[in-house]
Amino acid sequence: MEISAKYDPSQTESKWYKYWLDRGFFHSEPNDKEPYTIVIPPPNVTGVLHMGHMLNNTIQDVLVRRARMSGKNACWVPGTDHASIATEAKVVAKLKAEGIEKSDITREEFLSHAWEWKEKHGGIILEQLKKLGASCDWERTSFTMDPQMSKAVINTFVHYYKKGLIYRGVRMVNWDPEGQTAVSDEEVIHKDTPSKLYYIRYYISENGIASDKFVEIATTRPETIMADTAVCVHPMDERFNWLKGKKVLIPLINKEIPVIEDEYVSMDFGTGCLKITPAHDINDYEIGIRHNLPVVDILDNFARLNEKAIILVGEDRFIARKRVVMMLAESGNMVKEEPYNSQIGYSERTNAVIEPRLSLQWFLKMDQASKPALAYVMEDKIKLIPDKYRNTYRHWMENVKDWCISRQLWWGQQIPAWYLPDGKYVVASNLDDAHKEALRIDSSVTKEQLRQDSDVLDTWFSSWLWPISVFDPEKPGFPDREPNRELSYYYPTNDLVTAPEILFFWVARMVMAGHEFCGDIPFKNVYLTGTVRDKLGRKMSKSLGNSPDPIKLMEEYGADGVRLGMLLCSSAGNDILFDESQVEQGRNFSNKVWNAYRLVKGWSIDPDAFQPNQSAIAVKWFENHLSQSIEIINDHFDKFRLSDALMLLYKLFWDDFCAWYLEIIKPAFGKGVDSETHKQTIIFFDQLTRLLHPFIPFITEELWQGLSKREINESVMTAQMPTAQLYSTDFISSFNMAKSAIVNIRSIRQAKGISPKEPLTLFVKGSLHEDMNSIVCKMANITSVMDMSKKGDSVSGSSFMVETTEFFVPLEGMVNVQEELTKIDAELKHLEGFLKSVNAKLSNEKFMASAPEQVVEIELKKRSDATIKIEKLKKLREELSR
RNA sequence: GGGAGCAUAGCUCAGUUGGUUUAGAGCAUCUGCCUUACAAGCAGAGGGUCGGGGGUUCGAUUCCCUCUGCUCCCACCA
Repeated sequence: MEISAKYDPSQTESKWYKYWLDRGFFHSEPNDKEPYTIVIPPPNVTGVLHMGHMLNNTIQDVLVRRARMSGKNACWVPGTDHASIATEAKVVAKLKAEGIEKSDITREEFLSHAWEWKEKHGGIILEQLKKLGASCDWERTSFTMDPQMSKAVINTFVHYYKKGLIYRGVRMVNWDPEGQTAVSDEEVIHKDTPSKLYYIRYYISENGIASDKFVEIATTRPETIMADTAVCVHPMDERFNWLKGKKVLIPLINKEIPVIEDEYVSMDFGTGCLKITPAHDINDYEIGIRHNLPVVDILDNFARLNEKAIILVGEDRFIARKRVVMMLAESGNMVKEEPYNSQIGYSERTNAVIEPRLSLQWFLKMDQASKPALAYVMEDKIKLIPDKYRNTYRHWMENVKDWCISRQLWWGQQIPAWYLPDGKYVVASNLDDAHKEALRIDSSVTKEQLRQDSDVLDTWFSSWLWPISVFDPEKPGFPDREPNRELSYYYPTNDLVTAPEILFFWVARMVMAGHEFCGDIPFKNVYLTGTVRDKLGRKMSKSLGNSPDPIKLMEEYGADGVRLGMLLCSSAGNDILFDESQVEQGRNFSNKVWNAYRLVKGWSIDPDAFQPNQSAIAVKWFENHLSQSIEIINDHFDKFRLSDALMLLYKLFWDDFCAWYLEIIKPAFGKGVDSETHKQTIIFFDQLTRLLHPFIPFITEELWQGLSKREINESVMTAQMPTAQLYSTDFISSFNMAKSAIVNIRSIRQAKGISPKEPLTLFVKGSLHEDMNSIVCKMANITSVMDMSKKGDSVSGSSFMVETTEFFVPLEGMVNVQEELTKIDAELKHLEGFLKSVNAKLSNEKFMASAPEQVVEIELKKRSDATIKIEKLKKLREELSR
């Protein structure tokens, strides 16, 4: 059958994915084998595949496929995250487009819309992962809002509440006026934002009437002056001695507020006088507590001014700012404004400017939980790769603050707290239990009177249970309960592959939950990928439009090509600057593999042919070289150096197997290949496809199936990964000398314009093993290799040295003596410089005294080699110039 | 403002406890080839005073200090 000269991934990829899927190769059940487990970082249920997912999931797939082929019971658990705020925002937007306001429908109605949306869009990203070749155990697909997963979340909440670690309190939280919810500190992104510093004049009050004296304060938020409850100076600031104990009037509303003293104020910033707005600034809030100041909250949920502002009621905060500035100017209270850059917090999800706001929220105490979680990493029980993240991790864990776990949303697990009519509350995992608890407080309360807290839990409060709850949803919340069979088999998982951005959001919290409920780490290694950027180093984003569509890329270059292209240039923790030329390189490699297959399959076997000497040598070399390479690859994998392992395989296949091995054993045109060589070649090819399979699963399956006759239901993905055998480094270096000689001869041909088709002879003096002669003859088109002594006096030719072995290629009438001399002189100069530096070391007494023996030996060898080479070159030079 | 990291060939990166022939790879570049597996290819070649300066050492790309330039994280001095 004719095989196409170009590999066409579209002919193979979906076929083999279906083959694997149909035979249940991705599925894992606990058995006697050693488990190898990865849980996927669950992507947002409504998300679509982006380049970051491609990188992240390719890495996971490589690890899982390799583990599976190494005899482990590999299990990769997929799933999605309900992503409360992101999904809710999308559903709200979708309803709005249909003319439905969230405020006009009930919670139940909203949730049914949300589930509908989830059913429609929820599977997309997982389907896209299949195109990439992800060998997830799809039968285990989980969703963080599956009923049993939600139950685990509720039990967890009840557990921590009973333990006294969950509390409810009024705190300054990050309010997202667009998302209409509180968000955690980690979900706030501070960006340097140009704004203005306004200097405003507050007149001193004399019995409520403005005097002619005043004080200036500086603020970036003039719209909040109506919420001021004091003006503050530093107690040591003598400039304001006259002011202390006085009262001032808030401009525009003429409200009298006291002047207080607090060391928080910096004397050298602004005017040294600070307005205190406890409701709208975290520091002011704390000062307010110290000085017993009232809190005046002038903003509503939408960050519009409310009636407490007295003026501009109903205006948005930013419009109010402009208007207040104008009004202050008119009233003569505005002294000046200067440009000022400040760090403004933005919501990660909605990009709205975060409003610090006092509200009643649920919190989880973190100080105790963080300690063991920190210890696991510091004691290397959990390895972070690369380990530079240990510092970052420690810093965060040592400064962790209580976790605000309530969100004012509907999409998520509703907080299991029920309020009694008098405002007291009970926490229980369901209404019945809550009622029992409530009866203890009020024996007359009915079930119907209980009202559940309307907030839901932060999404991370469910995903931090992920490595536990995907196996045993009954376990979270019950540290003492025996783990089920699945959990005790698969947990702790092996590797977690994720982005450094969520090291704290997610990774650290999984460690805490793992410790709390299982008394053990959730995973052994955390591989942190870099961020995928464009080639200018910019983050990929929708607004820049610099993100390629992964699906289109896979259609154009093949999933294998994309996987390879991404992985070639991505070491752990390093950002990858993505360029389409990389996937092109990936595709080219697929094509190379394809064509090697075409060549080998095109050969006919000649049963009568003897194995030529060069083929026997090539087989022996490749056997040795392959074992050595496998050893290095294993080492790379042990250290999570995936791109190094891949690069080595890339060269092993392209250069060593194709350019050297196959070229050596290639039979003459029209001739068949002997059966011994053919047999060995198929074995090598088979081993190479297995080694390559974790990286490029589709094409390796396609070729592996065709290499030999396979049993029904056989697959390269369930075949054994080749292991290293004993090998001889001496033999490998002896072969390498032949390779160097060949390259030198080809180089001479190129320099002299001699066609590869024109045969040459070669003279050798030194240690080229005679077994290698046949290799040199075939690869450099040499008719015979002779001892230098047979050369005679002729100097018409070109010489070169490999290590200390001399080679000479006679080139009658083609040699320019001057050119040869120049070449030799250049090499002599280099060698003499080298020798000089070596001699300098060896004649240095301190070096001889303190350098290790080995190092001295190496230097001595360097000296003797260089000396021999110089002697030989000088002799050659003499002969030539005669 | 505090902390961490990075700086090696045109580009992307290796360089494993300081010594392995006076720095390696892939891509890109240049030269010659349509050689009957592959032009998405073959063969060959060029290219770096390891960011600047100082120090420790017999010896520094590797360790220390400093400067410069980037990156990231944490931090709400209005």
